[in-house]
Amino acid sequence: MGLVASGAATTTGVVGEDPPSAPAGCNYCGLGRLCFPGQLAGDGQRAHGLRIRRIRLAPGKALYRRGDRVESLFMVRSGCIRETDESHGAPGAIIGFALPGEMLSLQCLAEAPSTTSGVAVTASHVCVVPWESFCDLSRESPQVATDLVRLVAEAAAAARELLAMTRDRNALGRVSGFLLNLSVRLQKRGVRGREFRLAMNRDDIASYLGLRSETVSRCLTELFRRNLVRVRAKRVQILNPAGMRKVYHES
Amino acid sequence: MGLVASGAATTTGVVGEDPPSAPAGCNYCGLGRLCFPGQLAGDGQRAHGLRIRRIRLAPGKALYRRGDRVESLFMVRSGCIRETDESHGAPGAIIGFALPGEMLSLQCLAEAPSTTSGVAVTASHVCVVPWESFCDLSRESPQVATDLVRLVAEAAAAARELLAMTRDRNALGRVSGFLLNLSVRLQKRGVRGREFRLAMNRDDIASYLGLRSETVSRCLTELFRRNLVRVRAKRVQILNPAGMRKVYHES
DNA sequence: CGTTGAGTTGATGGAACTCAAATAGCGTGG
DNA sequence: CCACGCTATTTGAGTTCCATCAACTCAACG
Repeated sequence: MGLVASGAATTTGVVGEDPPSAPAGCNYCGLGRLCFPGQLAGDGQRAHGLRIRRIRLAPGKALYRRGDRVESLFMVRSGCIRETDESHGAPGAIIGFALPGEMLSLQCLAEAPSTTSGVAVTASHVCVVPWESFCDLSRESPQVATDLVRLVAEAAAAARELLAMTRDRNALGRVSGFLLNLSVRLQKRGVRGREFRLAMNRDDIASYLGLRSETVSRCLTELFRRNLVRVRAKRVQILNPAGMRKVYHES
Repeated sequence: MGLVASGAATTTGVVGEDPPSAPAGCNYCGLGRLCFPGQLAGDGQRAHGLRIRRIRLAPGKALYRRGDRVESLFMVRSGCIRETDESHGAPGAIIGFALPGEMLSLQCLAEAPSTTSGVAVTASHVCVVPWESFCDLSRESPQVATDLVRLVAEAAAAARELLAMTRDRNALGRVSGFLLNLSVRLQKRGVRGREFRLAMNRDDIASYLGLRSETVSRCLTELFRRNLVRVRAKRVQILNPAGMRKVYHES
């Protein structure tokens, strides 16, 4: 159970480390103006910015684990991290997938030792921002504190959205919602949202949606039968977004 | 759609208003040290405290509604407020029940017009704390900002807990978990947790858990058959908490 | 004493799970 | 490039759990 970030200690699973140099991929990062190095590099404000470290993760390797005292915010630069609930010991269900430009571990602010694990679904690059860094920054500008509250509140809203997806909808609606959600998030970061590649396998999707992989599979073929999507292995093509939304809302 | 708090305007449903005087019931309030009038009354720090207003709600009346620009934090002093998701127009499913000492509307920080409504299940007393008040306070003490982030993070954790309850467990497990959860929350605020009165009806419980009222009813009788609880209408008596936890975890 | 509404119980069907088998991808080595 | 083996995914058949609809109980109230 390694201590994460804050010092030189690295978690198991870290493959390599990049120097905090090229800001490529920062354009759509969710931190926005909070991350001075990304947004204001060259403006001379760097000294006041967040202290950021970058790490690379091989697929299946953990970014952080249940029990770790997570003292950093993680930002996905590339790849995909899946967050699993392990509050009841054994590796439980998947709580979320963090895509490029998105954040993890915001909820760890509430719980001293983390009750979740973050594992790379595919090879991933991640920015590590120590919480301490935020605190320093917020002392200088109260705006930062407000932004942080908003970020956490958005994380809570995401949890509520997943709740609505799984508690109130049937299998077909959940799968539709999942694909639509992925589509929107990819578009938000500047990636084409109509045709993309699933980072995760059917079991991951099933766990996330509270279904079985067989059911996910059946739903995908049903959506194909209705000419709403085309799926081949991990390649997804959304043919009729409006139809998908209809399926989602009417479930 | 009335603007909530912050001014003299009151939401529909407000029955009466108490002067902010007696701090009875503040002892177990979730705001803790954030609420100076409650915690430090008489210490001379009152001037630096939060500006608080109290309101009374008749059962079925709204504290705030979908579309309102909620600009305050609500603290339940007595009674029970149910929060319903209405992001898709019509009155949707129940997201949570706020019991005495607990908070609502934390998630409204993320969304300008609220996507949820807060309605009194039973006659209730509520403290209203303008967000502005928090901002003022956090300018003076950076500790307040950190506390606020923690509060929001805890709200997110609660959403995740409900998710785990409904997505990953069967009907019997959900009902067990619900009763155990109520029990723990009541105890936390100093109320006996083994024997209590349900504020909400079967339909509310069902909506919250993603079930039907008939199923909730069947589960309650099943738990009674196993000698784990005794239920008569709204009176609940938990006979065997360990057994209940077993049912919950094994579902 | 009849009415009303909440809650319980019973009977039935459908959606999703389970287990099992077939098929499709995909990397590896010949 | 193709055959091979491995895994992921799809498809099929039977079962389970919960929703649905309907009847019934019970307590409160006029």
